[in-house]
Amino acid sequence: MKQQPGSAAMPGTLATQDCGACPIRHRAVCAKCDGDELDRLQQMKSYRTWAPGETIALEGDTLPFVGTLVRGCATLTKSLEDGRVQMVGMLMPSDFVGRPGRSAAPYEVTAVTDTTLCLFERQGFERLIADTPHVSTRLLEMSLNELDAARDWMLLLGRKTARERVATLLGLVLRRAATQTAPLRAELPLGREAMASFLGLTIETVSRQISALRRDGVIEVAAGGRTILCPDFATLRLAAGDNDNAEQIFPD
Amino acid sequence: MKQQPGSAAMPGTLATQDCGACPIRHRAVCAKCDGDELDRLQQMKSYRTWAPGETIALEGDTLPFVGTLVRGCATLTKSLEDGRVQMVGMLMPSDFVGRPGRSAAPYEVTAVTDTTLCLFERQGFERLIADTPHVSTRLLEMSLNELDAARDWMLLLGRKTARERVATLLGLVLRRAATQTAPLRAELPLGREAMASFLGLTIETVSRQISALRRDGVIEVAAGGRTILCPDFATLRLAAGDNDNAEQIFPD
DNA sequence: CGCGCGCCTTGACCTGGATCAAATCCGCGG
DNA sequence: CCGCGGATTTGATCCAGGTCAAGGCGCGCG
Repeated sequence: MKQQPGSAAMPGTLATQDCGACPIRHRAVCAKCDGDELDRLQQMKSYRTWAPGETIALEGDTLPFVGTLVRGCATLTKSLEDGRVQMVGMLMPSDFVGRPGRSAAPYEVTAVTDTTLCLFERQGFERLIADTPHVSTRLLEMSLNELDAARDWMLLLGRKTARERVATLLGLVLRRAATQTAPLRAELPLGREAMASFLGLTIETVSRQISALRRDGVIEVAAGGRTILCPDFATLRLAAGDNDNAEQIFPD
Repeated sequence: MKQQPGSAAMPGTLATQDCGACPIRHRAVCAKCDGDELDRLQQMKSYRTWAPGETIALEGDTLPFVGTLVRGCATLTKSLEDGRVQMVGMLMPSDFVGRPGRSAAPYEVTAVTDTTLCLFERQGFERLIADTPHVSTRLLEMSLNELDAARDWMLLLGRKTARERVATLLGLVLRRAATQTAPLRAELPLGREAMASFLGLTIETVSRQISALRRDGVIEVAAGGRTILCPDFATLRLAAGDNDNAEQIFPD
């Protein structure tokens, strides 16, 4: 868990970018904004970058900001006093961080890769959503997607076997990375520890199940264990035990 | 699982009531509405009642309405094809049912007790939230509360022991029913099966853990097993394994 | 008042995943 | 090219909670 300075870790690239050119412009909380609203957002925004492993917010912290994840990947985790940890969410580009109307974070937010947030000072943002329905409506939409995803995950945590859990997670990552071409392939952003934390399992069990899925020909694993590919997605889907309803774990 | 007619199960009492006199007026989605907005809601609303055990919506159903639970108690459940079931939420008075912007229910909704909903035709409601920020803001607030609750539950399902899970649930029910007086007392709305479904356990394990908590003097159980009381809430809290952060499972 | 039917509880046993403990692999700096 | 440290895999064993199987208990009904 190396803690590097971070703020300057990824200099320049995204500094005070024009919203119009933002790669997630049409998926983030600002998706429905018109020109004027976008201007207003652009006025108040600022960027900040965190290095892998760095803490973006501690459980119970008071956050002076909310924002959108622009680049990278971060995890949300909750823990029990004795050290047991459960990941309760994952942030990917366009996901929203923080909660208007409450300043204390109910979970810890940690950067997995180099991560850049587009930040808005809380008070200003709250005023903004009070009078621009385009933002609050989009935020409602995104929150409901996350709620659905959280509930899908509750089913996984409450009822799925270890094999099904691992297959479900791999399926999600693969679908995300999908390039439409048959042998699906993806580089895992999460290490075994983070996967175990997400799945309510231990590292050892995750590793064993990945090995089992490989033995059974459901997936292939490249050297290093971080890249997986899947010759037949339907087989993986079957191993995940899902009913045919589309999964919603990573909301759009 | 007796399926009674239901629609006429609770005649009169709540039929087309005046919103101003509604017992949950200040907690539901209409909490922030002013007089005009309330009139508009009152125009479009209608009541409907379900009997215990009746299905309000099936997983995947298209719901023509959204609404607020006015009276009773209902469960949200998701299931796997082979019959495994996980409860993913519970609806209590003032909770909102359904999702503006999407018509298919992602889970099954079932009445636990006699349950009355205050219904709004979907299209009309969507138009309403598009131009009354008071409703959409409140709905966002409620959704974020539910999201927090879902994430607390993920921690429970992923990492807590059977004893901790049962203690957590009992603590929630007791706190809800709290009359401030020391020996907390509550009648469980949920039977053992529903509890097991909520907690990601089996009926037998729930029963055994309740017995164990009683043996250990953490709780007392009245004849019939449906009423529990707790001489010392701090002890129960301890058995639940929570850190001191207030739990949010049943959002306000 | 006794009977039957849902629940709930309890007991005996089994197993999936946790725990404890090595190996092995890999990227990296020297 | 070598050695080191962190991540991953694999093996051996344990145990919490699931499964299967009887009982109890309370309640409504004939």
